Amino acid sequence: MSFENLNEQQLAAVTAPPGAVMVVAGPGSGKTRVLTQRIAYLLQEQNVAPWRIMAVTFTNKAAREMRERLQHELGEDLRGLSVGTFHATCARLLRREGDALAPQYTRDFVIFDTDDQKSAVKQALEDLNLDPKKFTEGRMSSGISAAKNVLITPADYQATDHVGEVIKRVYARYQEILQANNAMDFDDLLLNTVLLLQRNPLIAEKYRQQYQHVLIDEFQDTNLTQYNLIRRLVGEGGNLFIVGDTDQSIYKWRGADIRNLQRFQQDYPEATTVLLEENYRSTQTILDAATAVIRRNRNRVDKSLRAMRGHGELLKMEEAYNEGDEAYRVLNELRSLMVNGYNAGDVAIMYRTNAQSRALEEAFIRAQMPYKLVGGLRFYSRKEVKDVLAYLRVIQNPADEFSLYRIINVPKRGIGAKTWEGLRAWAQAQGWQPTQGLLQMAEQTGLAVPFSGRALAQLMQFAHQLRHWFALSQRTSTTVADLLDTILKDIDYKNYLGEDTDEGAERWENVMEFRNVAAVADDMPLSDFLEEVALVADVDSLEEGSSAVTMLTLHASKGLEFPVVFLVGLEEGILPHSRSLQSDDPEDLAEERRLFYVGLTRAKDRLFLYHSFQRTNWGQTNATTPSRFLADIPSEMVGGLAQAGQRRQATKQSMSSWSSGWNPSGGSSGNSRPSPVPRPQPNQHGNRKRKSRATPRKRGAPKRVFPVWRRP
DNA sequence: AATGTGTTCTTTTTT
DNA sequence: AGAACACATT
Repeated sequence: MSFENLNEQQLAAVTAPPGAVMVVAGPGSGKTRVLTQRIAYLLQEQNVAPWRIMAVTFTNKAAREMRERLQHELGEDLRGLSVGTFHATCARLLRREGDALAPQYTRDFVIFDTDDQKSAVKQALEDLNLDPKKFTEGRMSSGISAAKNVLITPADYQATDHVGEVIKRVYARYQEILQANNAMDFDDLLLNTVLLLQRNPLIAEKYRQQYQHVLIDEFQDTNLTQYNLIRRLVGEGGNLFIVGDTDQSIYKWRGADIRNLQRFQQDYPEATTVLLEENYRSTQTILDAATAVIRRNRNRVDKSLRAMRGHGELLKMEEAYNEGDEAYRVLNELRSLMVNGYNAGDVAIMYRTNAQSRALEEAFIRAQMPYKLVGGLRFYSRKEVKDVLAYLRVIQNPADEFSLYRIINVPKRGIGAKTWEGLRAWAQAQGWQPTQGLLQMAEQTGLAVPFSGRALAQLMQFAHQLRHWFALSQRTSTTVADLLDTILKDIDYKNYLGEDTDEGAERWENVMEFRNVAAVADDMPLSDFLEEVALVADVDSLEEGSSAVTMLTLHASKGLEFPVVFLVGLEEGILPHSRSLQSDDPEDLAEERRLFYVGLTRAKDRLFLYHSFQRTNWGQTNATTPSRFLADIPSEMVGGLAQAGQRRQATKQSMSSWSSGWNPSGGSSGNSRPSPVPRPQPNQHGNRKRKSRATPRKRGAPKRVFPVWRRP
């Protein structure tokens, strides 16, 4: 591998001497390349063995790409090279050291997703006889998560007020429930890894010895627990290579702590620092606009981003009438871009909240324009997929009561709430978990059980099925897909979904997609498969080179780039989000600005900025104010205004065929900009027309990104 | 136990 | 506006 194509700064980072290295990397400065080349440099020039390197990326996609690139460029055996997200890395370590997890956990533990988490918190509230109205699941969950992010266990939790006291108790009970189910939530993966290393100095020493080089991407978005983990793995004089950009820190709400940077500087005062300021992604115009926006933040170190490309085109800024019109304008702009040689795959539409995708999707479906949606209703959180997944999870981990509860009456077996409670109580009295109880019923013919009649017969049948699946899964020749096929056939799931309805057919399609994912992971043990499924992020499945527009949140856009970017919904209350405006912490508003900055800097060539005059939220239509951030973009970088009138004229014809657009009667002077036009009042009856949607949103729009997991 | 009706909350952002 | 949930009815 040659390092000739690197600029001076990049080369300095890649070939930095051992010890601690901090790379401050502005957007588009080639930080992923630097990270990859650094690993290549270690492997090739420093003769470091692959298994001595651990790299932590922000997404699985980034990890996959990094590994592929290394494989491609080096052609070496990379076995043992650890590349993955914090969560995946921790999960792997925890399983490897499964014995040290006892007695709370076995290495077969499952990962609880957000839905499971919710159920568990509710269970905890119920167990503690707390009023779920007063102490909401959401508040409890975020309190628990916040504690885990700063390495606080229930025992360490210091409550300062009433709510804190309750959170402490719920947290404690919640952990008991998770442990009883042999389950960890996302935060636990990190927390438990730290605890494991803390409690087992020998294991900690083993890994510290093994991983001589640790590299961390997106360091600005690590939390305290993650920093602690890094410290345990790296130690005082170790080799730690971090890459980050404080201007792109957008995960404070998830516990990311910018002070980790100060901690790093304190812990590694001798660290080499490299600044990457040359930008290879965007035009100077885009960069200048972004810089003007981010400069308004206080307490930041200014960077001068130099574009290595020309000035490019001006930004375009437009006001739409409402979200439907906004989507319509995006579509029109998109069409003209495509006429001018752009591919739909070059284009991304970004927004602050997932809910905003809806208006866009409707317009795109109506226009029959393909798109792929990142996030939103996640594939793995669809009912049918969750059902099937729950079957596998029970087989993997019989302790998982939540999954058993989910499937015991799906498809309908006539096992209702009463029978379920009966089973639980009876099993508990025998010292079993419910699944164990069922298996015992299937095995011991004369077992005395408190059921009779229909309930007994149904339970028995289900118990025998379970036993059969367990036996099947024990055989090494059984693949996950085999197991899945057997289960689907045994429960006649296709029939349950209803083949003859559109909805049923679509759901079944999703199940089959899921089966495909399982089939790809052919020789993978069930536990690994379930882990992969639990840890895939929405962006992970984003394929390049497809000919569909990508729709995604600003958060999900981090680390990505597109030739053309549309930013929509740039209004007060959306971006910046109303929550940040209500907050008394000015950092929240600063983070919203950074989020906008991230969005702006995703664009390579063209940038389109939209806001709407009015917007409908929660069924309420309100007038809006353009985002304060828009005013920070110098007007000489914006060229959209002058062309707006002209463009609208061209689009007016097709508007009449667009049934659910805004009613043109509201603004008969369609040639002018919307602003001077007499604006219909929000409550005017003309607006009510929107009630009848031309195309009701079809469940599960067809172009959703499908998270196909691929082996590295 | 399954189905129907009314009420309440939701929307920040995600591994 | 829609989903999720609690409660009531078949």
